[in-house]
Amino acid sequence: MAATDTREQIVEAADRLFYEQGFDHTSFADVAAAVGISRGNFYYHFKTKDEILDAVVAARLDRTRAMLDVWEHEGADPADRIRRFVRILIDNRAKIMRHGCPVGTLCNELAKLDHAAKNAAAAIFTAFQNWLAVQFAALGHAEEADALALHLLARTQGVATLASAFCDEAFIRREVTGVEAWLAALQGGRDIAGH
Amino acid sequence: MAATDTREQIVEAADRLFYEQGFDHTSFADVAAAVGISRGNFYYHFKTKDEILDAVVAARLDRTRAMLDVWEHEGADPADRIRRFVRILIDNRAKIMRHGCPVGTLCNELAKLDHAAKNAAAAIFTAFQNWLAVQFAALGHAEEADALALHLLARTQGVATLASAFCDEAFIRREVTGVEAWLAALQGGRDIAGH
DNA sequence: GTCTATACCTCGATAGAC
DNA sequence: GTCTATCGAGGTATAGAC
Repeated sequence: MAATDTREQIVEAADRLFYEQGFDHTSFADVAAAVGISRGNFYYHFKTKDEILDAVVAARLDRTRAMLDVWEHEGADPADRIRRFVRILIDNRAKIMRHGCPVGTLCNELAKLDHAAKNAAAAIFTAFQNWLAVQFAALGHAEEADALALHLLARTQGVATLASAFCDEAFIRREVTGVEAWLAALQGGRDIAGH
Repeated sequence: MAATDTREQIVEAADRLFYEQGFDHTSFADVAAAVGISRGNFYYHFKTKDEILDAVVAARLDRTRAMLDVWEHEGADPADRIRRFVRILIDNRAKIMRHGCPVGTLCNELAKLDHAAKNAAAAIFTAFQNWLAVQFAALGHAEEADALALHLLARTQGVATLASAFCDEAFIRREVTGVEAWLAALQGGRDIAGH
């Protein structure tokens, strides 16, 4: 098998397992078993576990940027684009209820481990924030665009955390409806108390 | 030393270390070193690591209930009591920026570990939710009290997650101000789009 | 490029002296 | 009630055959 193929399979399996089980709790044996290679073969592709983490984080960032690009082109208008972001919560509800948000939970774990890759993981949040800020600016909220983007990110993160703790799908739908109403009010230019 | 004293010290140290480093990543050696006892002595007080986790979760639940009781008596009115809850974010901002919310991050980790104590940890959220629901009901929102309580919990969780990812104190203060404005609008009975 | 074998460490947990 | 000594399992990482 070509080296790049195996490497990609390792990153793909590690990505999934880090999400489902956490980074620290996932061993080389777990990833090797998922890919179907031996542990020894691992070290031909990655010298340390941290290198795999770096590759996983980079892959997630790439995927995020690609997704945002699609939304940028397919979204009818800024409000529609923001709604696409919010609806990740519903589209991915099953996984979110089981494992939380891939970005949020990874940042949480890396913070506890005091891990060097923490900022790289947080950069995925930044990609979302910058993209959302562009949309909010286009909606006519240029000067508070960054704050609005971060606010929306926080709301979706909170939903993911509690949805995971309680496995409550109705809660997810209720909160998404609430965010959409908030967005509509923001778009309409009405006064939004505390965002 | 009396057995209860040592046991309490173990729970206290484990509580702190589980928060700072995570449950899975914290070893018996870490806790033993923090308490100043040998690893072997551990097993006189706790037979397994899961037993320590159970004790830590129970201690956190007790502490939460005691805190809510104090707020219940010291708070001038329901709105003031809710504000006390929200202000945990500011009072504990330093720790939150380093390690996130103790409840949210523990629930996240236990979900990934598929751990039996996950529901016990989520019960701490439920204690907050029930207490907040009482306050919202007293504000005249009886029929949506549970949803409002969960919504507020989610917002604070989201703030904790992003504050930890970015170590952004200004963001915490901004969001707390936003929640307080939302609360004031709710209290005034105005229409609140999507909560 | 992939394998087996293995070194070395830390983990949770146990046994038994004091 | 606390200690030291130790076990077996599983972790990361390495060496070397194929």
